[in-house]
Amino acid sequence: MPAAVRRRARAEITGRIVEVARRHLATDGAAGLSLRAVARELGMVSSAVYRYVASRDELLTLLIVEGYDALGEAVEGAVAAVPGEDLGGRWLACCHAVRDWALARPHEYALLYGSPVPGYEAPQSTVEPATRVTAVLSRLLTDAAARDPDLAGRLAAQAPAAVDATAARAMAPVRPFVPDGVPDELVLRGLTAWTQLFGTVSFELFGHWHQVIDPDPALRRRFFDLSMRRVGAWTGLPA
Amino acid sequence: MPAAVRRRARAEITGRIVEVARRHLATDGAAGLSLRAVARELGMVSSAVYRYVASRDELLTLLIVEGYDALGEAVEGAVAAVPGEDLGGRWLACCHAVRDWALARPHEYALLYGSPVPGYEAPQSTVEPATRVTAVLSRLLTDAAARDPDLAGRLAAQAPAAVDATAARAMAPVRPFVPDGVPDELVLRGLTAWTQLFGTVSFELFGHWHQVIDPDPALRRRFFDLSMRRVGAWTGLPA
DNA sequence: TGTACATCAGTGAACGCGCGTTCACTGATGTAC
DNA sequence: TGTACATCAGTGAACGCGCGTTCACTGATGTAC
Repeated sequence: MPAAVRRRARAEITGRIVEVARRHLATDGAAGLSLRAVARELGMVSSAVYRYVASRDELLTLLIVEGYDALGEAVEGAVAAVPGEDLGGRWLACCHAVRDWALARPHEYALLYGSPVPGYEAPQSTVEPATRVTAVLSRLLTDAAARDPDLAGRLAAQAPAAVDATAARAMAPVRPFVPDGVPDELVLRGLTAWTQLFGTVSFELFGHWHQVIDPDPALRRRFFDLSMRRVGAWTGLPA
Repeated sequence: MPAAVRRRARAEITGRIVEVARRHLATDGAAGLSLRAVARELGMVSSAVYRYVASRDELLTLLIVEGYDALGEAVEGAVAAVPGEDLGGRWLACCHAVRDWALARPHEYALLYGSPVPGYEAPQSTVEPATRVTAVLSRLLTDAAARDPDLAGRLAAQAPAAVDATAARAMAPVRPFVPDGVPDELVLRGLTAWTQLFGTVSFELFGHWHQVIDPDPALRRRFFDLSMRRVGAWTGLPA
């Protein structure tokens, strides 16, 4: 079936386009991504790219999807390498996987978690890959709740303000992604941990540790590690 | 002295340029900011702008400085309106001031705390205004430490991992900005609170609450408020 | 108070560049009978 | 197995656009004597 050959060639060239675009993203950022420049590097005439990609925005979408998938894969792999019962270890593995990936591909990270690209509206197809990382966190919360049924109660007792009905309503959209066995208190802590993780990585990548944290890579890593250990403990993931 | 008149006229037109640029930023983002478009809107020919601003990058710098100053002012004002002894209240006022400002000027917030602008290197002049917000936080920590000399000890006792010498070394650059009376433990918690605050605001602004937190403004605010209350308590700021 | 000179804001044209997207086309590769 | 037709990748030219920055210039406004 020679049609399959064509399909494969098509997929391969599309892949090459995305790969070159990814490299350009790494040097010029999303705003500087240009179909013409990608075409040039591939030795094609610029209009030829339109056989594979409908528009610049669609190329951006492909990059975003690829980015979420790559990050998701990195995180899943790192977490899977830790014994399932070591919840704190799984959390830390997740954190470092996110950070390592972000440091290795800063512009791609910025595309996913930085400022929205002006004029670009993320289509539906980017939503599902984005949930891959959060699914890892959801599993952690689920396991923590299952292992210690009283965990949420103890955490809530320590907290100064309870998760009331209004707050629960605010978190309603995310509930379908978390099993019923996970109480609201844990969902809130999970969301806090999630924002803390990405907030810390973003601060480091976007230059806000300037005159705050020593630029030495080992020290940066150490600070990050300590922060995330504390967030993990606060979230109820036993170290 | 007519030279002063000229100086004033100069300052006024420079101000108008920055103001128009700020508005353009609000619709097109930093990458779309164009000297020519600004000139057009002011009824000048594009080259005339160069009498006031040396380059596009310098205009960006002016915008960044203006942004940090405006945010700093908003935060300082909000915090000053709360009685000094109400540490938790001051923290919450600070948080809401940051969020309200960011919601009102999303592109400016993105310029300050989002992805770095590719090819743009922030000059020294942007560093000092950026510290204005953090100074507020530093004062909060200082007051908390002064009021309760044992606070850091108690917090450290709860924590699973202490701030050891390595971690302290990582935080060394920020130490000059915080009085000696504030122990490392509190500095770490302050940094955590800081990243949590901006991480949460960024997630909301950059679209990561999609399918997570209800889009209703009142519910969003409620969730933010609850999160920040908990962060404040965790940081040792009495509610 | 008047005059010669210096400073400065703003003009208009130009340089050289890159971009996204469309369109009619060529020629190779597949498909149906 | 051979032929007529359809599909598809890639070409090259063009449209229409905007950008940052430079430069020689005009004319008004200030300054020094």
